[in-house]
This record gives sequence, structure tokens and C-alpha cells, in this order.
Amino acid sequence: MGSASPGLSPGPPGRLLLPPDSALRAGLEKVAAAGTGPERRDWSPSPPATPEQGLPTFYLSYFDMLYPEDSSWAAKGPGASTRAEPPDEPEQCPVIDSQAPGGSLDLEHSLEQVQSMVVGEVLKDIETACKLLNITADPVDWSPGNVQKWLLWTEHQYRLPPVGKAFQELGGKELCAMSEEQFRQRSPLGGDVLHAHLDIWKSGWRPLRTGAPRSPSPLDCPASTSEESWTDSEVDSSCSGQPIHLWQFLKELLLKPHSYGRFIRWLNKEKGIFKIEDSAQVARLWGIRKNRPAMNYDKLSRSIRQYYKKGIIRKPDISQRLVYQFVHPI
DNA sequence: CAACAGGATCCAC
DNA sequence: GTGGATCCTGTTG
Repeated sequence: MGSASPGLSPGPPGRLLLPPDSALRAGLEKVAAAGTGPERRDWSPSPPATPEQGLPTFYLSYFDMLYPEDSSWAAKGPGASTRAEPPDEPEQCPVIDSQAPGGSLDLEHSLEQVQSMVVGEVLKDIETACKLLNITADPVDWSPGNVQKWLLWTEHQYRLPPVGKAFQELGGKELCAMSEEQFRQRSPLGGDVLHAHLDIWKSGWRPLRTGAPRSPSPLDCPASTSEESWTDSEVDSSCSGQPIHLWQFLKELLLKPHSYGRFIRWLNKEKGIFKIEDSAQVARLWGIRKNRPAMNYDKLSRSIRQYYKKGIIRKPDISQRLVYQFVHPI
């Protein structure tokens, strides 16, 4: 890893270039600016959960795809797993480095590709959050409980200071009606960023509903085809708002390595063996999903152990700490 | 000390 | 009844 995303300096040169009419663009740029400015606010009171700080997860997750850690993005086929760096065309990222003289057309095309990739990732993340939180994509529909879930989630994802209390009792409609200034008043630290995130949601949910042109997401409902093959169809529980099972939730996290790979990841996907890298974080996510603020790994692991009898999850043959195995990976 | 195993109880659906 | 959540005791590495 080491160097932070090359060519992604916060200033105009590395700015996200989204379609000019895109409301998403505005939100993204606001969020990006808030997170990467020279006077970037460091409000995480506790030591960050993950080592590779520097950029907020928001940024990281969208640029992970440009410099993929997980092979899924590289799409080199199912076999090319683990962290073997993609040997071919490692410089897929078309940004910056406009060395090629007269290559402006190519550059534009490349930038368009990057834009659509970023927008696609934003939409995918919104979808994922919808599923994991069991909320609708349109913030206007949110109940006060949904709003709190979203706040918790966003705080957690983008390491914002805790602001949930400042927005208690607010429904989605009220939230959406609030200006950035009002956000700032309620939450001087991070209120503006939160507003920007909400902006993204407000403009982002539409394509999800209307089927506006965009690349299909592996997490679309109903389950679509992707290299994630076996997990997709089974995991897609939360589309209909049914209560999600723990094993489904775990698989959903495993499906998004570029978002949750720091918390939980496959050790051997074919065999269904996975490792919980950050037990506290996984438990916390599960708690958010189930509205159980007191959730911890002790309780979560007890629930996992209930799966032993049911033949859903077991300990792998060589038992290791925090490593479990899905009994029926296919 | 954190992870692990599993019994017991409670609760929502 | 099912699927968890919670609490607990005891074990293990």
C-alpha cells in the first residue's frame, strides 16, 4: 500500500469528475473536500479501527477499485484470488498522467469511465447499506428509527463524530428538508459532511428505482450474475425487508471485500472458510443491522455457534481463532 | 485475556 | 416453534 492513491490529490486536478448535471457530483465533491482538505478534521476520538488512515473510508472505498485489492474488480476469473497483484496493466487508472500528447480524447473517455465507475460504486454502496440496514434507498421514506440507523452507519463508515443524538426524533422527510446550515447547527462537527452524504443518497436512490442507465450491480435485486456466484442468490434476503439471518449478514459482508475486507474476509472462498479480522467491528455492524446497540462479539459468536447444530456454520478442520466455515459453500 | 463451547432463559415473530 | 439476544460457567491457547 504505502503511498496514498496516486493522482488523487484533493485539489482540482484530482477532483472527481462526474457528469456536470449530476447532483451526485456535488455531494461527492463536498464529501471529498471535507475529508481531504489540508485542514482535514481529525475527529476520531478513539484510535481508528483500521490502520490505513489518511483518507476517510469514503474516499478509500471508491478508490480501492482503481487500485484493486480484491481480485473481483480485476475480474481475472475465479481462480485469481488472494493478493497477487494484477500483473497486467497495473496502471489501469486513466487519471492524471496526461503524458500522451494529443491524447485528450482518450483521456476524456477514460475520465468518463472513471466517473461512471465512481458513480456506480456510490450507488452500489447505497444499495449495500440499504440491505444491511434494512432501510429504503429513498431517505424521504425513513422513519426516525431508520434515520438513526443511517446516522450510526454513516458515522461508522466515514468515521464521523457521533451525532445521532442531534437528530433524534427526526424522520426522513424532516431530515431531507434540512439545509446544510441546519445540519451544521445541530452538529457543528461533521454536520456538513453528513448533509453531503444525505445529498448523495437523495440523488442516488433514483437510478436505483427507475432503472436509469447504469452498469448493473452485483447486489441488485433480484440477484444478478456476478463472479460472486454462490453467495448472491442466498444472501439476497434483505431485498424484501425480511429479517436477515446472521449467516446471511456475514455473507453480505464477505461479498463486499473492498468495503468490509478489513473486518471479515475469505480465507478460502471455495470451501467457505472465512476469518473475522475485527470481531468488535463485525459485531457492531450486526448490532446496527439488528438494532441491538449492546451487541458484541461474545453474543454474536454464541449465535454463530448455534449454527453448529443446524449445520450452517462450523469450525474448519484446523480450528483457528476467529475462523469459521460455511458448511454448504455451494 | 480473548476466543471458544455450550446450557439456560427470555423475547419477538 | 424458530432465530436470536443475553447471561452465564467453564475451558483453552
